[in-house]
Amino acid sequence: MSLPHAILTALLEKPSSGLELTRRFDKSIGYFWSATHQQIYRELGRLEADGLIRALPTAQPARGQKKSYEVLPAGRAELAGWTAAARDPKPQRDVLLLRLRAAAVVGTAGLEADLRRHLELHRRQLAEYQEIEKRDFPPDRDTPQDRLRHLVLRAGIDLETFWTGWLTGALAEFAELPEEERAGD
Amino acid sequence: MSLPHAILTALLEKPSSGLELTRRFDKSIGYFWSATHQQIYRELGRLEADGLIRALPTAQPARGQKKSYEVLPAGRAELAGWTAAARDPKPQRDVLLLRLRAAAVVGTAGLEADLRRHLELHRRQLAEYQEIEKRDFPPDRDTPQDRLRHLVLRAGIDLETFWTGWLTGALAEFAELPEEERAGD
DNA sequence: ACCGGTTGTGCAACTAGTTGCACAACCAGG
DNA sequence: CCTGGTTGTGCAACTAGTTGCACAACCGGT
Repeated sequence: MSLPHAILTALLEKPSSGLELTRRFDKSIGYFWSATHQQIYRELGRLEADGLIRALPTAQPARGQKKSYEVLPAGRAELAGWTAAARDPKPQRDVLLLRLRAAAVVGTAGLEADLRRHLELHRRQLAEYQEIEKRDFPPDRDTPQDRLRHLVLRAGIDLETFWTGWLTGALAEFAELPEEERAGD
Repeated sequence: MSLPHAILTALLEKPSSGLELTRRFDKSIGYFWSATHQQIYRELGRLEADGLIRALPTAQPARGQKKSYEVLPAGRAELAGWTAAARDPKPQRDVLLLRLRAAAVVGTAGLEADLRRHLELHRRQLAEYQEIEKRDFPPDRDTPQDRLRHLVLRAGIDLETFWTGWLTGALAEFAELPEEERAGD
């Protein structure tokens, strides 16, 4: 039940249409909660039906026309409640680690190349985050909102840093494995 | 499509019954791929129907009786193929970061306590991993399988280390926020 | 005026994981 | 012996996210 709250957060930051939300999910919000435009439209419909948001009256709601939404007080209350509610961390689930464990049994053939690819992807993502940090969080601007958002970005940066480091180490380990192991047994 | 492959890996390491698998998922495997017993039984049924595993002939298959499975050659081949196949990292999705972002808009009331709780949980998990590392990976034992499994455990340890560090920093940041901000707006 | 790409919105079907419950066998204690 | 907890297996319904497709409007060039 997180997507509706991600949308509420985004709409509170700035009222938007479905497509605008989609774009924003592809950027900042999607960095820790991705969603496709189909999900977003469906959820907008539900949120409107539930009375948590409403279409801005200025736009005419014809098909193929932009329709912007804003959050109603009930929506803000719902979001505040959701944010404050205690919630257990979701159980860990990482395919790459699972594949590595499988590789310990069936051999590492083919896996190494994909590890390299992942390393490259994480490097790129890390660079992008660092770019954003430099642009959006200069040392002087320092409102509470900024500090909280910066904290979120730092998590992204640190996680990508972790993955690039770990993948580098994993590849080094692979390089030292005996040949027959790498081919699979 | 990862659960069946997690099960294949586990069964290759050691043929097991549904309940034994469940226990192993609660321990080592569950550290990066958790599953309930219901999921596991369902998946065992499918894997057997697909001819990737079979019930060990020694056990009689009565209800309430242990029924152990072993991996067939087709299963091993499937797993090897799956392990080697390139696969994009799944899009990031973290509720806690989303809540923090929401808190930047609706206020941090209530969130801080849960952050503390998460910190405690991650500390515990980290300690548990470090215990496992000390027990299962002494410096001398050093087969290729060990090294790969150790790599997986290192990822777990480093991730928990990251979270404890990040949460500590986040809580420090919270402590510095002005009072009216923390109450919510 | 017509055509093809882009913008914007949306439905429907599918997949994977979660939750709730059921039920047989076995084992210990009254 | 029978009762109540534990072990072991499993079905069914639900939830959330993904994939594939459709279709209207608008905009540029020909």
